[in-house]
Amino acid sequence: VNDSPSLRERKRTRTRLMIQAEAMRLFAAKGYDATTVEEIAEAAAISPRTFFRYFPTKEDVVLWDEYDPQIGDLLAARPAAEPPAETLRAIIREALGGLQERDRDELLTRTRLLRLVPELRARFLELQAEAGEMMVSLFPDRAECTDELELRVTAAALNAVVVTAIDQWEKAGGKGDVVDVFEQALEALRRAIEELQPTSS
Amino acid sequence: VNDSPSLRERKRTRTRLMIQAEAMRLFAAKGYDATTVEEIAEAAAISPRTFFRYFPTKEDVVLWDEYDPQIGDLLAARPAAEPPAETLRAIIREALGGLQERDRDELLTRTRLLRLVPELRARFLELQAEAGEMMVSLFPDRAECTDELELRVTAAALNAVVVTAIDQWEKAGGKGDVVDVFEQALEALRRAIEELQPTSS
Amino acid sequence: VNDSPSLRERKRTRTRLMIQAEAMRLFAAKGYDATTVEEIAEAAAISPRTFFRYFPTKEDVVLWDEYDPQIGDLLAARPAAEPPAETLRAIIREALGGLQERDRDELLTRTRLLRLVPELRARFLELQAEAGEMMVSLFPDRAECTDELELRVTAAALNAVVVTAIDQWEKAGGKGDVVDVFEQALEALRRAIEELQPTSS
Amino acid sequence: VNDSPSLRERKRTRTRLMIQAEAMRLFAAKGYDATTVEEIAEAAAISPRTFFRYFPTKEDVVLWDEYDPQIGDLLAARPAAEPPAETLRAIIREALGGLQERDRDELLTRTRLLRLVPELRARFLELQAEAGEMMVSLFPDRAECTDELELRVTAAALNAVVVTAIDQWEKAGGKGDVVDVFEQALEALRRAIEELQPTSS
DNA sequence: ACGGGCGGGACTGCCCGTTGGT
DNA sequence: ACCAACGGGCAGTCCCGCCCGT
Repeated sequence: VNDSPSLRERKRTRTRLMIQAEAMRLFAAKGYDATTVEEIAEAAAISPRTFFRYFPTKEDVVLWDEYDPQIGDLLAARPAAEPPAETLRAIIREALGGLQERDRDELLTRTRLLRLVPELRARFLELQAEAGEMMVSLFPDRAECTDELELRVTAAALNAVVVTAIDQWEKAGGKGDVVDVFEQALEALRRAIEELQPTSS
Repeated sequence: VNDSPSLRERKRTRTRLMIQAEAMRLFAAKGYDATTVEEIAEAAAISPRTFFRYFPTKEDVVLWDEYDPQIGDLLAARPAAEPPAETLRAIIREALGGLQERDRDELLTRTRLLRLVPELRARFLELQAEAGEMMVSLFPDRAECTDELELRVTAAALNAVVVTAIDQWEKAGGKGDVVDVFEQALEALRRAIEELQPTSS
Repeated sequence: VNDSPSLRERKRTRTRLMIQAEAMRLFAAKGYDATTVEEIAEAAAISPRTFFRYFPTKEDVVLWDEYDPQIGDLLAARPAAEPPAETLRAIIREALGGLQERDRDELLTRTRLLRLVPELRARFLELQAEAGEMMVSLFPDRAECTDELELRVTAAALNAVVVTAIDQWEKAGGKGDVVDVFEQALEALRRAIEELQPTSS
Repeated sequence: VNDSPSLRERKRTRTRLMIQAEAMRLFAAKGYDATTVEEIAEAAAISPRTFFRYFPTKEDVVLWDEYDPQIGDLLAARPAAEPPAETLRAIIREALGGLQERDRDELLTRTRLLRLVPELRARFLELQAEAGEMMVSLFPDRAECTDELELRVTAAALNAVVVTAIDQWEKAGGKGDVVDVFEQALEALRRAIEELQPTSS
């Protein structure tokens, strides 16, 4: 809504990025668990206390993304008449594409950590689910709100598709376009679901 | 191989159940975060050190389920010719139904914690994903292995469906049959997915 | 460089001394092993966590000495032309004398612990050796650096002499002057060494 | 005294050697601190509890030497008329030479650990000192017991010489004969000591 | 805002005493 | 009689919260 990020805000973001960069460097060098917050703070030339002012937890250094807050805007930009599944797909495509274009290597490194460090994976899955919840909560404002269950399950499933796609993409070395992998995964899911016998119960 | 759980093993399981019961009682009374491991240990009349011998982390007290290891057996019991999605659906139905029958209230309490305490939710989502991975890794032994991506995305999506179903069921007060909610959610997802325009790319 | 120990530093030192005093009291009363860090912390009215901020290990409570850092100054105060062995002897005499004058009883108590508790004795010997290393590393800046081996072996041997002297002094009840015992021990060593047949090999 | 090491004893020694070998392999691979007793036990196919039946502490795996108990015999083999310093020198030469001949690489590896891991170094220095004490306590049985102080300080100083010699030898890559380095160090010490001005006090 | 001090809770590793199974 | 498995205790580390002074 307010797109002039007050000077203060910009400076905060720069510091955050700096801390994040130092942290990722250390994680890559020594591993996530073996790197203490104190070391990150020292590398970033701040006090440990200040670290926690910028990131609520150590995990968030890996999870935080400068462009995350923009998904709200993406949602607002979609036509209201569109069926929710389509809207979600479009948003995911844009968000994913943006991530990939901005810094492919960075994305790969982060994804690697998210796949291999259990605590990070756990928080990541939860963050994704939360993002889904948030989008669901924004939908009712739109015209034809289908029933809540359908909305939720769709968001959850599409989330699962993105995560699967990113994982596969990263495991294959990050070659090709993530968005393509996402679409393939979605298509594969459609096939699998259609095969299901109609519910008897 | 040895299905007579060797006296020792049985005793361990009993202790584990006892600790879990005491812990859940305290969590219900004072909340998860406000309950320390030391208190749980005291309530269970063991030393804090011993607590960690039975549960690697405090979170696992909530997550652990006596019947979890049985899903492998469920998978083995399905016909090999069945399409994976159908197999997964069947296994989920059985596991979910079992949970619900054994102790409905216990399930409700746990689900409540899993929904409301972020760290538990995170770990829960990861556990589910892991279980999915495990099942995926068991499939290739079966006859017609469709491509890996389809398998993975199906498992992930069905996982998302269960989680959504359980959440909705719990939010509605746990009335009715979870398995039914699951089937409704699955049906809703099928509808939403079918609506999607065929991938253009 | 900055010899005004910045208010902050002074307060830290006072706290450290207070903790040390409480700890020594408890050690004297119940023995070293039978005293837990938790008890020390309670006696000092701090949290166990804070204890470890002031002393990296429980052992260090006994080992740490307020005046340790000064040995560097003592070394700097010696004439550069002096042979190393003489310099070391002089420094040891001053340090030892200082210890003894400041608080004879305290020194006796600590020495007793250092002799009787194996883990403390081990760490003590290592600390002494480290101090020797440190002084060796400062010598090369001086004029005629004799070969490294001679420097090291001299430092190590003089260290051994101090330790022996302190032990004997303490075992004899701490009567008399430690520095005298040190000189006697040194003299005794000189006699013993001179008796050795010249190396044939 | 009893030189037929009962069958049982021999078996114990073999097990000990096996455990030690596995441990050293792991230490070399992952570092001393990063290797847990549990891992060692697993590698040696024993229970953690059994590990402690063979070695009182984790440190002792590195410190223990199959031939350590023999120094008593070495002492007994020396002529009683010999001055103590000479006796000690001879014993050290033999013990050191034996170590070096039996397995040079093993000695190097262990020495490296003893130099670099502080807790090991500490315990090592203490063990050496203890060995010295033991020898001192055996001397009085001999003819002309010079005064105790001289005996102790000599043992302590010669200990310091061995440790210094081994360190230097290892730092130089273990080339040449340790015993030679020991003799050089001893000679260097003699020179340094003789230079000292006669005690004035 | 930042830094620093302090507290507290989760968790691990070493080590020991005991007990039950073989 | 041995030995594994179990339970317990203590030291020590890390994350992260709060409060204070600047």
